[in-house]
Amino acid sequence: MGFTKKHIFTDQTNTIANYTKVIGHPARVAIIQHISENKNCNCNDLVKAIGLAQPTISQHLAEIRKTGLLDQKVKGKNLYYTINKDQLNECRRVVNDFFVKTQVSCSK
Amino acid sequence: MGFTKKHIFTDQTNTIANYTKVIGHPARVAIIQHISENKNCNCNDLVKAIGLAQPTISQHLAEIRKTGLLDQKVKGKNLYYTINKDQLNECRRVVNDFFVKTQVSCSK
DNA sequence: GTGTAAAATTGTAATATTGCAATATCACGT
DNA sequence: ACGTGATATTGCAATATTACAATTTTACAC
Repeated sequence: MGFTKKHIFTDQTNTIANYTKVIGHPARVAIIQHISENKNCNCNDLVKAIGLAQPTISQHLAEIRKTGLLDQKVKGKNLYYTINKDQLNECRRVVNDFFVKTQVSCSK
Repeated sequence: MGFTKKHIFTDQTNTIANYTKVIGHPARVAIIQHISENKNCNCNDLVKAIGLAQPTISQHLAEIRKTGLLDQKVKGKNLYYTINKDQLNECRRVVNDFFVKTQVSCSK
């Protein structure tokens, strides 16, 4: 097959998997960290800092954007990225909930 | 290409990505939750509960096992899975650290 | 030994992901 | 308008992932 059978899982389960999947690649972890540590960080900065080609970084940025974790601000020909703190918090909440529920139920 | 260039990232970054990648598939989320909620849960139970074929469940179990999140106990021809609480806690710590650091640094 | 049940492994097809070169787009400065 | 710099998009090759049928392995019961 090759594709994930998302329809057999609950929305909650798919939501957890969607969030963690985005963080499930080192390039995306590094991108999120670099953006959070550097105000006024654009695509070119990420290319230099991380060491992947520009189209590759751009592609990973698109993946992260899909989950709402990124805001962007246009300034001339530059595009500056920042982390959407609300969405990051929501993401953290969802993932943490998964851990808490799992820990609680396996300690009964 | 198709493969991830892990060597250009730090161990810390790869560790975060490795843990989140395992949780980045709904079947594995469901498997972890089902095992934690049901003592004495074997492969067959998971097949029935989740609705994927036995080899597929077995494959996902192997992925989860790789990260040390599973313990197994043989009883006759049955193989019962439980969550390794220490490793689950370590996983939670690593992922939570990522969120905390990101939140702190993007609030400066 | 024979039969049976549970789970892993093997093999395979379909799809997804990763990464990059080439190109396109867009906004600015001149 | 023209060149330039920044980023997105397209197209493509290589690899990884997902899923399952068929088979094998293992351990029990008889």
